[in-house]
Amino acid sequence: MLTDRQQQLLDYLRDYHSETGLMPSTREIQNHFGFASQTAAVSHLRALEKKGVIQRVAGKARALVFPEELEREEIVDIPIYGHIAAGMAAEAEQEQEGCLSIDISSLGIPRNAKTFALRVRGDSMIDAHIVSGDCVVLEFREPRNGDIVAALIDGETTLKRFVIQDDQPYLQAENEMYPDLTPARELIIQGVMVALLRRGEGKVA
Amino acid sequence: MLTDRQQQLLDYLRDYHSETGLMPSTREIQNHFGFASQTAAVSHLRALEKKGVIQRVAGKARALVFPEELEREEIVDIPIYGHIAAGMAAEAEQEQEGCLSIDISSLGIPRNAKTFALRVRGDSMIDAHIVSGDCVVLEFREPRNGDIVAALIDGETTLKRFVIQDDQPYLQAENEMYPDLTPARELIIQGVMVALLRRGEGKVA
DNA sequence: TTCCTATGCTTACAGACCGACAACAGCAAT
DNA sequence: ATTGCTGTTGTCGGTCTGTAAGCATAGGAA
Repeated sequence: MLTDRQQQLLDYLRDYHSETGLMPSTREIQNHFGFASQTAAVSHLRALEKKGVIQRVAGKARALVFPEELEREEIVDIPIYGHIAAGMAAEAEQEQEGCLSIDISSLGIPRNAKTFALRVRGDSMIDAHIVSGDCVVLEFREPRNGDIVAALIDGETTLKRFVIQDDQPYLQAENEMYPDLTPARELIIQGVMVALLRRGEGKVA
Repeated sequence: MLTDRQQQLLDYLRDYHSETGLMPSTREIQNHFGFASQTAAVSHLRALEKKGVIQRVAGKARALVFPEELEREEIVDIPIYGHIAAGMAAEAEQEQEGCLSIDISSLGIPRNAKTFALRVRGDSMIDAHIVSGDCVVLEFREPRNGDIVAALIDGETTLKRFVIQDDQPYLQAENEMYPDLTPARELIIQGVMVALLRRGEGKVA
């Protein structure tokens, strides 16, 4: 669909944009390709626009947009803390393992929700179909009865179902092999599960 | 952290950017807020930059960037077809239910991989911990033994494990209640599972 | 063959767009 | 009393897009 030269132009636009966050001006394109005029750059941009891979806004500087980016929903960046979220409650930012960026409508949360993610270790939630290695997205809010929550117990975070019975909250593992946990003193809930991301696929056992 | 006025500025930048894909010039900011000069806009931008919520590039037009966007990994847009992917094999784009946008490193796939997503219906893969309602991301490529695949059978797409035994491929459900499927004629594999997204959380049964 | 269109360039110029700076000022909080 | 916030007037000079006019090559259609 695109000619070689046009592909080179497009690659340059993408590189420039991902490095600087901006789009190049026609003269910057000119210099990069060694054109003697910016008109050459303009005509290429026109060609790219006609083929639909970029959009231009007349009269405005650096006014190039990739159509995908325009149509895209708003993206949120969710920090991934390790398995251990201890200290989280103290609002101290601890080591981030990385970041998960995803559009809000796929996640189904409001844009202003405070969220973070944890990587699951162990099989205590296996009956809720959450397996070791899964990445769980949690929202920082009050838990409701039956929510799956990340709770801080003995300095370590675990994922359990939050159940209230007779006005008494306790934590329930979704695995027959694990006992229920009734809080000794107080129960610190770090977040409520709102989504799960599994990367790869459970390979054959 | 931000003053009211600065928040208004920032909101305007976000709105403008999400609508047009561009950033406003200082004079556009001026007009929007009714300033008598663009210097007012500039000084606000400087304040926002000092507080770290935007970055500016000196001397370039419309050269404002949100830091989150710069740090963000590359995002891919994955079309979500319905439960039924029939016709997919024919390369005909059928109704899209929506789009899943996520960064490539969280997904763990190469940027040029051809991917699509399907919403899972039924419980035939329950033992692989894939439940009804899950959104499965698939890559269009040749399956390997043990991969979980979307396959076209009788005009409907199902998710099964792809197994080769004695040079004979067949499809295996991950649920004791379902039988294995040996292809009557040929087996059309539409994609290989590379990730899974579960929205919400399996509420208490 | 001939016409026509798409590609890929050049030179030259107009004119608006745009960021930067200098200098100043009222107001609030520390 | 100084700093930060929120503005004003005015100007300078480079940036940036747009347009006009032209040239060469290649491929498809008439």
